[in-house]
Amino acid sequence: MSNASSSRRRRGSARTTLTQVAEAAGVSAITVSRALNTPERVNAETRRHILATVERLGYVPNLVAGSLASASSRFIAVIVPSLANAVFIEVIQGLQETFEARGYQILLGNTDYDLDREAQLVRTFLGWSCSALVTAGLRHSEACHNLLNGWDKPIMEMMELGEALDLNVGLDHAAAGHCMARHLLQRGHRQIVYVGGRMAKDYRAGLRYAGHREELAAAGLEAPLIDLERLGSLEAGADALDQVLETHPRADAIHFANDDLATGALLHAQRLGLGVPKDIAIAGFNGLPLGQHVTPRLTTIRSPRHRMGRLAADRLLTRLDGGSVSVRCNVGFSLLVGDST
Amino acid sequence: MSNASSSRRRRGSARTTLTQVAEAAGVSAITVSRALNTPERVNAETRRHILATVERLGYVPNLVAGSLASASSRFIAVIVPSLANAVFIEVIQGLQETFEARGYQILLGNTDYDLDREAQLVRTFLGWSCSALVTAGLRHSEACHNLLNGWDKPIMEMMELGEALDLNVGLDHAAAGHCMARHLLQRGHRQIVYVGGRMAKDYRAGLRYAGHREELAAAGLEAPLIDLERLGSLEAGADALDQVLETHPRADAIHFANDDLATGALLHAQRLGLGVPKDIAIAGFNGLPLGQHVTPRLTTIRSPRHRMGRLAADRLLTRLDGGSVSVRCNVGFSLLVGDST
DNA sequence: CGCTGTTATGTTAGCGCTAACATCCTTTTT
DNA sequence: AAAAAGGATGTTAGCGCTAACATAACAGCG
Repeated sequence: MSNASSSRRRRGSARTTLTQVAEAAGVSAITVSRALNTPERVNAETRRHILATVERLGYVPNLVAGSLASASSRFIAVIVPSLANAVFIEVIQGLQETFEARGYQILLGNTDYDLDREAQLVRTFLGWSCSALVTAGLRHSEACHNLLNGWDKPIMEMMELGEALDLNVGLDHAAAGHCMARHLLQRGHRQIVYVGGRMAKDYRAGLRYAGHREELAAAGLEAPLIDLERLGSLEAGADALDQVLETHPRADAIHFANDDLATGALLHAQRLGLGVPKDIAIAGFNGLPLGQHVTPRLTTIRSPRHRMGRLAADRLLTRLDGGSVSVRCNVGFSLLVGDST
Repeated sequence: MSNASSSRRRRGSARTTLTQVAEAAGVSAITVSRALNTPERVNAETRRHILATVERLGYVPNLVAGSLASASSRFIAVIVPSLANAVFIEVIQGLQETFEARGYQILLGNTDYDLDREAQLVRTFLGWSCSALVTAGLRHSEACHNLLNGWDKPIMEMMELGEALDLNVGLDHAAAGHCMARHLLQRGHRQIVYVGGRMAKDYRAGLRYAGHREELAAAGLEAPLIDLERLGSLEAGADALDQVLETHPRADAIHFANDDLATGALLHAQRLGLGVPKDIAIAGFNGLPLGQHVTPRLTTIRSPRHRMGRLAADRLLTRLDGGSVSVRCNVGFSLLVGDST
């Protein structure tokens, strides 16, 4: 039950070891090891006998020892900037499903959008002899680069596309920004404000804004920007709407960096009695279910988050199995036209 | 002859080891180990010199080897039933913040509400010599019980209260069910339908239903139950509303097992032009931000999820530091009266 | 002056497992 | 029939680190 037992054994735990199983089964340690890890290399009868002994003694393999001896753990390091964002959760789920089915364990790290923390996490994860590393984004600190460059295992950079260290699965954020801006222009909006949150850190929102701005520039329009101090949340979105109404009273559309902000603004507009899109159009990014359940339905861009996770995991597994995969994979996105624009 | 590195490297990686750092610094391996792990036990000057050498050689400690030698990793196993539910994400965040600040790494497992998968995960995590284990819920498979009973490290069971293996932080779900039912009765509702999702698996929803039913029984009322095949989602909530309207046309209130379902129903009622709470009252459970941003605001019960995570982590850390903590901790809940009832 | 206590460092012996090589059969090939 | 190939199991030697004990040097003390 609790950690009460304070025996004075010199080292080691009371747990059954592989050697004890071997003795009990009347075989050598390596045979037990093989029966558990590469069963096809052991005679069927011997195997059955060993597994029965394992069961009888309640043996739980010491994975730490195994990893040390084989110089590789079945860990996959996964580093994301935030857990508060449903987007990363879905990517993680995609990764997890695929990896767990193949016996890999995910080691999750959260950088809170801080590149130094990322380097720190990478350091720790390398120390665990992970089989591969997955991280969100292509931007890293110099320390992080140094650590990763000297590493000999697969690295997957996700979410965006570009010059990667190794493998890369993601989508083109600038193109997504272009796409939504074009849509808003087509709908006749001309005073379009872009609203993001902590964009110095969430630089992918910045990439989308760059696309948005180019599109507006091509139409001879300004692209005012509001950069909130908070990341996405319904509350921040509601506040942002107030701010836009005050600072850009002639705005006819708001292009939000994510669906949380957009939906928060949309629900707040409802409370204020503002017509959406009649008085002001609202657009988001991500394609979260929430946006599709409010009235009017949110116009947004859907990214295949879950699929991105699965794809990334599949490619890493292929690589780990010795296969070769193409370096870059564009998962694309789709414009989801709702009634809010 | 030092044929050590001349022949093909038999084992091991190209990475710098602690012994190499020790040689380069002109001290013994254990001194380097101490300089890194218990710096106060090493002379300040020696320490500085060693750390400089570590830096110069780009040494990254092999945590696997350290864990094997010390028979304990700085891993905390965390097992939750789902990542799709914001509730668990927030609990995890609370745990993570607290543990990471103290140098522990979370090892996350997802059971998908399957007790056999839980046992499987526990097995794996024990194999990693975790320092402690956190799991959601008090119900486990027999295999899981056996594994945990023979374990000598702290165990924390979260979310609900009751007979625990070791430590327990949570809230009283039956009381929460009572509380909301009482509120609905006070508001004059009499035909109250309870709607949950996969309640055989999400048995805490069942505990709340039991409280709900008792409260209604005390008022001489029936407590019809609808158990959906899906867990919480906005879409499932919308469908559930349709189902209630069809099968219980005289219902005047719906008590949902979670906010996702409740909000989905609420938004759907809006689309259908139904008045909430005039035509039908809607109540949820969790107190997610979403419910507080829709109109009418959702009546729900708020659980201190983030705090639950922090509290659990704090208690485990106290335990790990050799301190003693009380076994049970009730974090409570609060009724959040909105405009939907 | 020896005694004890303290601080700083070193020596030894594993932790529990698996890679690599070795051995001993049985089967297949030539 | 001898040689080669393959299958099953064993022996040896670590993986890289740290617990436990050992040593040394020095301060404080009666």
